[in-house]
Amino acid sequence: MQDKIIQVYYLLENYYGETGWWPAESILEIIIGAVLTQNTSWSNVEKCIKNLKSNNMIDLHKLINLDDESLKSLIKPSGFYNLKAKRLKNVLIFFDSFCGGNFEIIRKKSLNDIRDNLLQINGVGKETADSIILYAFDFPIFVVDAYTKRLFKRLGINFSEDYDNLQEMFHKYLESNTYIYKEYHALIVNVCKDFCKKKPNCEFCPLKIICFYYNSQCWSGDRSR
DNA sequence: AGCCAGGCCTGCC
DNA sequence: GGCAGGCATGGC
Repeated sequence: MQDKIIQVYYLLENYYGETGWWPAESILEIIIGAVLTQNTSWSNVEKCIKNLKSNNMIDLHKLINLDDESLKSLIKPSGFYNLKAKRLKNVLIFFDSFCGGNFEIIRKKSLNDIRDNLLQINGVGKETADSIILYAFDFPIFVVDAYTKRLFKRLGINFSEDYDNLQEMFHKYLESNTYIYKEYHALIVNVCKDFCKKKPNCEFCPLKIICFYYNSQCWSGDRSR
């Protein structure tokens, strides 16, 4: 089990190289992106980020004070905009009260303190919380998502699809290292996206290489199990 | 045309 | 405590 987790990482790393994730220019942008990308393709989120930037709205207090209708129109391309406007404000208001908008203060707190607080926000689940903690604040916590579950299920090496169990598996078998956690999650997203694009008969699909190595069924790009 | 995307909450059971 | 159903846009 441990060998496989590590070998998959090195296979992907060798194929893709360094990803440099998360794609963003600031901590606040990462936080915004983490909320907007919930069940949404990143290309749609990019349009929103662009909207926000062109309106000079990547700013904690400006966003908090922005009226709901304006916020909704700016984040419309990401879908679920009524929900997400509310969720985004919940998150931003939390950070304003938690650190007064000074994100450096967050880095001095404990991972568990931040996580417990984030998970209490309506609109923040485990993946969103962990994405923010890992990518915005550089704490070592592994982010599990739909791709992670699907890939490792296909590779036949996850013992449970439960978020906590899967996360524990990575924590147990990888060294606790922010860089590796960031890159591994990004690599998983990359390989899953690539495979879906190139399905089903790309001979050089890296996922097929992985499937070959692990003698697992190759997945047909759907969400079947 | 229809399925899917880097979830999460609510309301039933 | 598990699980549909709802949320909504844009790309292929």
